[in-house]
Amino acid sequence: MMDKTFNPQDAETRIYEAWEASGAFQPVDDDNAEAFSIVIPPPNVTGRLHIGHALNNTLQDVLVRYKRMLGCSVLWQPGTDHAGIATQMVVERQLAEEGQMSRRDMGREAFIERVWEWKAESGGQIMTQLRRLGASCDWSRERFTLDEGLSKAVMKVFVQLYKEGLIYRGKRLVNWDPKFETAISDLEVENLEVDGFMWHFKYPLAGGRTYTYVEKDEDGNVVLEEERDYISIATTRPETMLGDGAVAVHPDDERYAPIVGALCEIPVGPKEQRRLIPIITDEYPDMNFGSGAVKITGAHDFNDYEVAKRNNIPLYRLMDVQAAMRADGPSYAECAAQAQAIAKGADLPSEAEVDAINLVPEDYRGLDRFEARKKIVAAISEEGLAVMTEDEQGNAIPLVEKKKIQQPFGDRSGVVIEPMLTDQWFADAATLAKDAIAAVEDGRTTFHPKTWEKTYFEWMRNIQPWCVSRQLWWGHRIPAWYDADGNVYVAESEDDAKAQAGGKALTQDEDVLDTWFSSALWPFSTLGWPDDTKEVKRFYPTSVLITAFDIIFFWVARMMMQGLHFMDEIPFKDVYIHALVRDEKGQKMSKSKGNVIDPLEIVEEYGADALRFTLAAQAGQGRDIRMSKERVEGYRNFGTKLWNAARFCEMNECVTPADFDPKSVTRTVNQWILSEAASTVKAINAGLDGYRFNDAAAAAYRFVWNVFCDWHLELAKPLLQGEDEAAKAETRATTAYVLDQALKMLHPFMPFVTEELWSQTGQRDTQLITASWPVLEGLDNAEATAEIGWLIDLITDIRRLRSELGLEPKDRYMVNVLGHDDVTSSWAQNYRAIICRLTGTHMSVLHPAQELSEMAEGGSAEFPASRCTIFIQLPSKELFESVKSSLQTKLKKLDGEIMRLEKKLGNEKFVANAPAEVVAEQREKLEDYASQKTKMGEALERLQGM
RNA sequence: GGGCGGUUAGCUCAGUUGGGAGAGCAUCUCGUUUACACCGAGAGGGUCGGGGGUUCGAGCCCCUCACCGCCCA
Repeated sequence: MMDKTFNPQDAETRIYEAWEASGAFQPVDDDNAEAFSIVIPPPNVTGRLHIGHALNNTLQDVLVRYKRMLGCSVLWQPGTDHAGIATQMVVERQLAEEGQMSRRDMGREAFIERVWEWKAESGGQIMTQLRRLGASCDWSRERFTLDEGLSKAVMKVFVQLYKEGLIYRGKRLVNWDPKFETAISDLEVENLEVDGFMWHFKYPLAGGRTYTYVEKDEDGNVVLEEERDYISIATTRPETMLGDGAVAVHPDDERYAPIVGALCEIPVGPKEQRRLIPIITDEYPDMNFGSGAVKITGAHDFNDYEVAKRNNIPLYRLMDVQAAMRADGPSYAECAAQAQAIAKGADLPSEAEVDAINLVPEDYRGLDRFEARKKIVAAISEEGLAVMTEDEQGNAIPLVEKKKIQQPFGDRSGVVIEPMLTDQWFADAATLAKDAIAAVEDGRTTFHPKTWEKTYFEWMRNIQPWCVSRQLWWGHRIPAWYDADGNVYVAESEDDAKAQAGGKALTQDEDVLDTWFSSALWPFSTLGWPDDTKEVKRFYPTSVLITAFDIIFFWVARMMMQGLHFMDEIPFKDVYIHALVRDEKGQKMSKSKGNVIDPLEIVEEYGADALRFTLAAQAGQGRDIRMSKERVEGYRNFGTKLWNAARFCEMNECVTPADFDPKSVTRTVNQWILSEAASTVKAINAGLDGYRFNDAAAAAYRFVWNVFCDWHLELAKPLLQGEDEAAKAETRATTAYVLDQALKMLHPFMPFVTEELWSQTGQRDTQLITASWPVLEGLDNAEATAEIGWLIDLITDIRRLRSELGLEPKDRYMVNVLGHDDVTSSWAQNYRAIICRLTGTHMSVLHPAQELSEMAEGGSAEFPASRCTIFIQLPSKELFESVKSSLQTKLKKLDGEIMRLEKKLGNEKFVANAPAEVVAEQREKLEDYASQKTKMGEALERLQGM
């Protein structure tokens, strides 16, 4: 005898190992089988399984198992990426904790060796954790972005793009992370609104020049007119004033028109060397914001950078790699003089020469940027060059607005990102994006839900050059070498580079590539490219990429660009974008909020199947999923329900004979459940084919619980326990057969419990994981569906009446059913026993000839139902009153419906315009209601007479 | 500021060419009849955010307002 419940803790590991050992996770080697492939969006090698991974991988596994059972040759390609910053951070932290030398002290080679040791020991734990979920990846093909083969792909791609002019090196403004001392991508920057200040400073005009400053309101009335010898500038970052190259005003701004072209003085630094900068016009300043005039610091602000480029304004870098104020180079006096010459019209020197100019005065050199800010604000205020306002007491104070400001933070370091002018390698993303955009436009790749294509297009059409270099050690070192003169040689190997350089001594570029550079190649590099492998031929393009929307830019976009460029074909046909998992209150889960639900804890407590089913059932195509334990518990219960259904089958010796043909079944109940199973398979197929995981899960759930368990098993009991051996045999066979189909249908969602039941409920040729997906053709049976549907309605009606009338459950009451026609009369007759059993009543079947009034006189109340009338013998006279009120309530409801339908059908326009079948449907309904009303009325009348 | 999405039962959410408002959980009542109390039977509960429009007919299409969320500046 089977246990009462499934014990996931005991079974899951055993089952998983059996699957893996059997080779079920590997694609079948059959050229006739359709290929189906998914590459896992590679998690960080430092990653731990969180609930988002659980959802992502559950959905992949559902599809993979479904396709495998359909007979496809399925490859689910697993692996991890090397996560440059994250991994380096983990290992550096570990070194610090162990009190060992720092990364820099131990040197590049030793450090990298150390990272590999870390990886061998504790990297890629998420791959083990995925096994707990039941993920059926082909582990024999696990890849890592720094593997030899994948690295070869990276080198090839870099060199080729360089040769094509799609990768270049240059000095550009990039997001600089001062903690990790590397450039990071736009996508790794999180813009947060924080409390900040807006300071207002006076930039005095050169030579004591003055002008009339006039401010007007919207109607053109003058509200302020005064002589000024300065221009007022608002800034949230005073420390960058040192690097100002100009002040810009809008060309339409009349307030400043008189001084455009003039020079003004930056009010910081030693008095003797105050720098003068020009007042220029540019479309960028917003006339209605602040004073309307903005300082231009091209080397430390992205907007300013653009303005500076347009207007040939020099870019003065003020900070070092740790975002401290520069302490290098010649004296401030010397540098300021150089800058002054440029402002006064000297030719703009080369980039490198400008970069060598350090405009940080000695007083501020080496200070942290925020320290420098404080000192600079204090100095300006002291000098009287702050714009003043009055406090509540009327005292003059510097104008400092408290303001919410957008500040960029590194998503890993958490420190404020500094726009920084540095030498970096860039990929020409705009060019690469063209094909990637076209491929989605013409439908070679389709997003599901389609609406995400808008997001994809939006980003791709405004894409910026992709900074691919990182100032890290852990990663693919950029295959570029320099000779003593700074000439660059890009080649796949040092030998090639040397050959190019004519044997000159070379040093390799210190930087590594962005991790995403290698991830972008994942859909083909994992298959063996650039080698011409059979996997590339068979499994590229992959079938679908499953990921969350926040990753569209990271993976989808980049894989599309590289896939199209190097394979000349899309990397995946479909992109399914799933929701984000939030907590039960809809909050994003985060460690700091303490609302993180650990999927492994859920697995521990409820089993992997429950977690998987919960995620799949909630994977509607919305934006997020709210996760709660109650929900998981509910689906755990569902697994138990299935378990007990199987246990019931076992107890009743249900097995499917080898020669069982479901089409030959003759008993209506059996025909009916086969028909229901067939329509359920259709619904699940439709759901999974359309990435409607929740629809598929709901169909399976409803079938197993509300159809098979609630009705089929109950209706089958008399047959299974009865004397009719032929009926018993057929029912046993059918029930076992249907249970098998249910196990198959549920297997993609709940692989463990279904596999366990599969092995416990019969002699099997194969594991369930490799069994064939149900094909239930020719089993639809409308007659059986109508008949059992009628029976179910009747039983439900009688149960409701018993409950409404408050009849004692332990007492058995006499119930009679009068069929309104020969068909229902015989149904009532045939199902007499089961109706009694499921309603807890005694029952006889009336013949139409019998007088209704006789029944009434016999103490029975009458209730019209579907195609029949139910009589219930009441134990007391008082109950007739509640029968009356029950009938009256129903009559009222009916009247309402009838009125609504009559009005509708009385509307000529409706009859004229609506499709004929809709009109006919409404007519039928009206007739049905009307006849019900008549019967109710008659029943009531008879009751009144008593 | 630009873009996207949401607002349906107490809660979480489905609702795919416009034609009977649904599920799970929660609540209430009843019940231990040998598959299952991680269960069974029954019930209550919604002006589908507000307003306007198109239509014979709108949760669904259009306009508008409000509120909430996300992404990008």
